[in-house]
Parts: sequence; structure tokens; C-alpha cells
Amino acid sequence: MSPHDVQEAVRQTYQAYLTRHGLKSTVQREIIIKRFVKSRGHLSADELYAALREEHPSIGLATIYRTLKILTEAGIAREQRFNDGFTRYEFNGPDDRHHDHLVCTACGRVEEFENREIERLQEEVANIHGFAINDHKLELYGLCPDCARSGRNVG
Amino acid sequence: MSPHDVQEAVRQTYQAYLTRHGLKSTVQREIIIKRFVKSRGHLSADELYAALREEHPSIGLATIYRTLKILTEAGIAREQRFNDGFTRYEFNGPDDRHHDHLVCTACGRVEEFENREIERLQEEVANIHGFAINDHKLELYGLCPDCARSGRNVG
DNA sequence: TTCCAATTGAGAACAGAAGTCAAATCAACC
DNA sequence: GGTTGATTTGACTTCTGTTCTCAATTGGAA
Repeated sequence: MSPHDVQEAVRQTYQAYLTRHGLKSTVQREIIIKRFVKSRGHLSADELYAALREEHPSIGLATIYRTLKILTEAGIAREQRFNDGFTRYEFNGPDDRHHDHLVCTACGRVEEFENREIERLQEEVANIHGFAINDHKLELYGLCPDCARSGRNVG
Repeated sequence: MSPHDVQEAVRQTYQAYLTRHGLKSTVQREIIIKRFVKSRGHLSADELYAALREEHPSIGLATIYRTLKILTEAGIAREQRFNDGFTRYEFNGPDDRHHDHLVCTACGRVEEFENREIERLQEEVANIHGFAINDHKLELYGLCPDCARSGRNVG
């Protein structure tokens, strides 16, 4: 899927969500969403706010929070709480599968991975305990190659 | 290990930590720790505060937080942040191995599990990405048997 | 017992997130 | 295109879990 197709697919999902909930499309939301989709990283509301401040200084932090909430409810974004105290939002593209995270405890870098075998074992564990799983979270914390090499160990 | 032995082992670890860091033993800390070890569950600071309020109304919430921090640093407690917004502390007994959690999204019940095979696969993933892992977090969210049966789905 | 650093409880301070509200904006209708 | 009314905005306040501050108290080595 090309970046343009992705933007288009997101736009459709977003519009459908607005219509379904009687919400309106606004220029602020357009700007925020475009920027969010472009930077596929794991952004916090504050980081997104900072990223937009230069070009669009009038957009308030509250609007960022509200838009990210809409995106989350529309299934376009996913909330991620790592161990640094605040919520990050990751882009959940139209053809993205579930994945988990490797988090560097020194530089904060986040890498994604997917492992079908681990997921299968999780199902197995849930079955044994009689739980009906509908979500899970797996995070591996440690040093990324760069930080391990340079001997860093704090953020 | 009998409950008494556990209390004794914890006491020793705790005392060693105090000595090593030039800290003092106080009655408040004794009370908090005894209660914390007794209830092996996944308590938040506020829940512990509430549990102690009746018998020891003079103990402040700040002291609970401070004591839990000491216990965490001494390796007796472990911080757990599930998705309900606040920190829970779980007892990390002298002979406890690492384990992960099944969390019921309806009633909040937490069950522990251990799976060597999953841990092995995690190591494998980390190796492929060149990360040096020193911690991880695996949480499975869903409905516990009771809540699934009774059709509950909210907390 | 004396003495001083560590600890306490109460309340203030903090930070991320969410709520409030008057002014601005969107979009359906004429 | 203009009118209209509900939605949205940004600035601000509020909320909540957690940490800090500080004067008063306590622990324990000498």
C-alpha cells in the first residue's frame, strides 16, 4: 500500500466514524491526523503538540487529546503505555497486524515485532486458566544495539 | 516455605537494605510491610492505605508510598502498571520466580502464570533485534471464567 | 540521656489528562 | 449565498495519582 493509499484509507475510516457519531470534520483535526499518520512512530500527545506548534501554533493541546481519542475509538490509533509515565499513540494502519514492542531503556527507541508462536502460546495459557482473551500487551525492556555498544544505560 | 519463614526472610532482606542505605526502622514501616506481605495480592497504594486506615488511622498516604518505594528498591515488591491508570505493587517473595499476568477487564481479578517457552521465544526475538533484554512485561486482558459466564464486560 | 539525621503526617505541588465555557466554525437547510 | 443551531475550539480550570516540602517527631548510636 502506497503512502497515498494509506492516507486515503485512513480518511475513509475517519469520515465514516464522524458520520456514524454525528461529528464534524474540522481543519484542526485534518492537520493533526495528517501529521499523525505521516509520523508512524509512537507519539505522545505532547510530542505531537510540539511537532505542530511551529506550523500551527494556534492548535491547542486539548484538541490534540480530543483528536487522538477519536482516532483511537475509530481504530486508527492505539494507546500504548510504556514505563515512562505517559500515553503514546501508535498508528494502526489499514493493513497492520498485531505486534509487540522492544523498548530501549536508555534512548527510548521502540521497535516492533510480531511472533505468531508467542501468540499461540498465550492463547494456550488463557485456555488453561479459562480466560477469554481479547487483548494483550508484551513489552521487552533492555538496551538497543546502539546503546549497548556505547555503554549507555540511562535515558 | 511457611508464612512465618516468609515474613522472616522479608524482614532480613528489609533490614539489610536499611542498613546498607543508612535508613531507620520505624513502627509505621513495620505495620505497612506486615500488612503488605500478608495480602499477597496486587495492591495499589490507596488500597493499602484503606486497608490500614481502620486499625492505624494515623498512618499517612505519603508514608505508604515511601515504604512501597523502599520495598521495591529492596526487591521485596514489584511495581505493576496495568491499564487502569494506577500503580499496583505485588509481593515478590524470597522464592518467587518471574511470572506474568492474566487481567480480567470486567472485575479486575489478576492471575499469575509462568511459561518458560514464551520466555525463551522472547530471548530469541531480542537476539534477532540485537537488544539486550533485562526486563519484560506480558499481560493478557480478557474475561475471567466467572465474568465470561455471567456475561459481565465492564468494571 | 543526648543529639542529629532520618522519618513522619498534612498539605501543597506536580504532571498528564480531561472537563468547562464563551467564542468560533461547520454543514444542513432554505 | 445567507441563516441557524449544534459541534468544536483554545484557554483555562479541574481532576487524579503520585511526589515534594516542612515543621515536628522519632530512632538509635554514642
